[in-house]
Amino acid sequence: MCCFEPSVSTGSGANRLRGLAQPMDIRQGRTVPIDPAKDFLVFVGSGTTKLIASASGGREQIVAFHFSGELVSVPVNAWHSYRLSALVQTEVLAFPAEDFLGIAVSEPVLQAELLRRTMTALHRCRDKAVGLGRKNAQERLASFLVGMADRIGIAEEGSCTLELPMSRRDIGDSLGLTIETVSRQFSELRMTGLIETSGRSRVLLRDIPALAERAGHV
Amino acid sequence: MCCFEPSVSTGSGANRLRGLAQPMDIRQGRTVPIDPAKDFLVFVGSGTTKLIASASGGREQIVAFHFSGELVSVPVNAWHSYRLSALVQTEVLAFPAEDFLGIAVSEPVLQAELLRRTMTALHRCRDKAVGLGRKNAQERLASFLVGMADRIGIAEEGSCTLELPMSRRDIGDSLGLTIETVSRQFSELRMTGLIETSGRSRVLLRDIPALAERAGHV
DNA sequence: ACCCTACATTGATTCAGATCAATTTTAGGA
DNA sequence: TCCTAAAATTGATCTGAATCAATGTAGGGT
Repeated sequence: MCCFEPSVSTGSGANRLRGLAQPMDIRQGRTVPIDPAKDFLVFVGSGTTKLIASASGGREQIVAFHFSGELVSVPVNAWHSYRLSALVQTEVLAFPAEDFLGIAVSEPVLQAELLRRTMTALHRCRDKAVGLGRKNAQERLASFLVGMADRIGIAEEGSCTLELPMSRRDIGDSLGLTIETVSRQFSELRMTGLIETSGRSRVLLRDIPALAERAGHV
Repeated sequence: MCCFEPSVSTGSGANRLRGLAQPMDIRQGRTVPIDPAKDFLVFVGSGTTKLIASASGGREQIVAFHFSGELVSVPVNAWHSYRLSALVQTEVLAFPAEDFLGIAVSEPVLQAELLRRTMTALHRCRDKAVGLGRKNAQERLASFLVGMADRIGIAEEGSCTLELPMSRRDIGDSLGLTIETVSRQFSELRMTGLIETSGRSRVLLRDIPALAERAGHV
């Protein structure tokens, strides 16, 4: 597994961390099994996950996607119930948050990295909140595509190729839309010439600045 | 001013922090003037602020409210443009984020506190995203009231009094709704007997568990 | 105590996206 | 290669909140 320690920690803290979590293999579509009595910090060694919040009435909102090498905070004491689910075969390390933070206090570099990542997550979440609160379907999808391009896109001259690991339903659950609306907006962007698609998952972004414009980014 | 140091820092770091920021008095309705070239961490010494994100077309989304003693991260390199505005006369300390974090690395306790607060902000932001993405107007307002009760409510036997420092427009901008819809939902909750209001800002929550239920919390 | 202006409420109508309802396409397995 | 179930697309209709339009009210200033 792609290892957590090299990127964020050195020295004895690394050994102490290793004792806190067993590496786990999560199959596609399965939920990371964590003790529902405490918060967790989950490191995604390889693969892709989605963090899902459930509200009453079976409604689900995907709060974030995570790619290999990223760290997710999975809270338990919140208004909604959260779970982490694998979009593809995924390897994770799940640390009880309390224990992890306890070790981090005595490892300033590890703690600084954790803080940096948490701030990035916060800033992403805020940008997402703006989309959910104030943008229409087209802007939300454009914003999603630009964001994904930034994280997992393969840049080419003037354009960018995406291999999306998530379904239309996942995209809808992430953008607060239905699959039908997501599909219609894909068609719309395709007709405008801003994107091309092939199969279920490949998307070619032909003009990222124009998409960002369409996304309402300032 | 209520001081930052006692709560989160001791020793020499406190002195170094003091050198980074001048205390500022922000009048009601004014924006905290910060250098738009870098991220900031703003400590709210007294008063109340809102963090506003602007998307294109003059649309605004309030991403969070902050009360006295709280710390806000104001990012500059994001998809939307953020600013921090005072709801009432407010005293703040604005630290350039880079400098603050630089000092924090050598002050594990300060850094740990900063991390704890950032995680709280992230968890709040996620719960907000669920509301914006998947809840109807009534659930959003109920959720807002329960959340405010938690932060600034004055508990009584079985009920709770709120003195809201924000206008209906602010509430709408926070919940992704218009003032008219917010007003209608206040009336609705009033008629159901779940709340009572007096004047523009006082709200009495008569049954918080019922409101939480109405809010779709699980 | 009285204005006067912002703010809030209430009602009528419109519209973007949800919902309902068929197809059509995709990609993995026989 | 064909077959099939799941996923995606497209179309018709419905609905909750936005928008447009008055009207009512609170509370600071004189």
